[in-house]
Amino acid sequence: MAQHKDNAREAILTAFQNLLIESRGTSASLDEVARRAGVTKGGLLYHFGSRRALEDALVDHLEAVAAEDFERMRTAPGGALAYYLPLRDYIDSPLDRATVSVGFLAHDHERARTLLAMMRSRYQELIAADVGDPLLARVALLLGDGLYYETLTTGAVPGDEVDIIDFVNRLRAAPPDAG
Amino acid sequence: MAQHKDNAREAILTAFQNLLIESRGTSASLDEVARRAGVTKGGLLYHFGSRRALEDALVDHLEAVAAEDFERMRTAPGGALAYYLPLRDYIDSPLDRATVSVGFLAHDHERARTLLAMMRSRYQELIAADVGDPLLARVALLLGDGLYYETLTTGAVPGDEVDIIDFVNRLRAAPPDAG
DNA sequence: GTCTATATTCCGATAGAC
DNA sequence: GTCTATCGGAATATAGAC
Repeated sequence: MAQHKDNAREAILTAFQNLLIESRGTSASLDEVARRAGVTKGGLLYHFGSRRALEDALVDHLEAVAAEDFERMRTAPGGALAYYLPLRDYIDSPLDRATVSVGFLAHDHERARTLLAMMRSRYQELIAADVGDPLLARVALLLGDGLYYETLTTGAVPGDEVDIIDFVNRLRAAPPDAG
Repeated sequence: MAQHKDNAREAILTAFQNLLIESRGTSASLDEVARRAGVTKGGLLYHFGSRRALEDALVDHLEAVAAEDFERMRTAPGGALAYYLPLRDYIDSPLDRATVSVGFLAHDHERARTLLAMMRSRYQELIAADVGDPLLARVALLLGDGLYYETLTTGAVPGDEVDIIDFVNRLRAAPPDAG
């Protein structure tokens, strides 16, 4: 019975997130967000005193969701790499939606930028601790970045993600000569 | 003496590109672009009848610059992969600036999106034709994307780019088993 | 060709009724 | 708590002077 409160807040925040994703950062005006959440702009601005406050709340949300994900990744049975790379499980997850939507705020929201950067370095740390070989960890992270970048720019989930994961796993078993 | 004409057009287009990059897609209003180019909004709208026309011209510019780059890459003495990977030569090049600026238009400009997608697949084809193994070509493309995504988000050129290139070259010499 | 002035639309925010 | 009404600012675009 703890979350019966602030239903309007959550509806507004969800509508904001969805609109940011669907419109690729445009058309997420307070009017549109309010309409989507089933309130008016006045009602929205009662819960979030300004657009900035609404954006801050979404960044807070991402921060919390990411912290949970770090903990799951750190304690994943198959290891951090096997947890990190499967993009298919990630795409459209609550963490993904929070990350992408905050990404659209980043250009004029410094805390959003620093949070996204912090998340990247945290993932790299966790993968490096799992894989051992720092270069392979770096390659795995960059491949994940590449897949993610591709998804961001094309708007479509790549179809060969499994092949990439398999490729990294083979490298892990038999790394190329260092000479 | 062929390009003494349309100096104002070029100044406007350059100002538009620079403003898009500097402001990460925001603050590139017609007023600002005109001010930066040393004309007024009226003057700008004489050369480009609408904002859309201005955006179209920038997309056209990228299309031309990219076509030149494809040809250079296709005929590069060291091969397509060696031409593609050195990020240091690419960062801040005319092609880079055109690509990044058009990227900021992409969210509400379909031709910009399709052009960027076409460029990606064209690079992948050229690398694949050079490398032979399609999966390795894909990995090389994704690593390049990853490095680029990193510079976009952190604002700094990665320090281990040479290690990544070396890693890919070793993979090329001795690919991991396909089993 | 380039300018000024203005019309129009949209967004964020405030004031105040209920 | 949620609504309506409205202000102020910014952006695209048009009209017309020079």
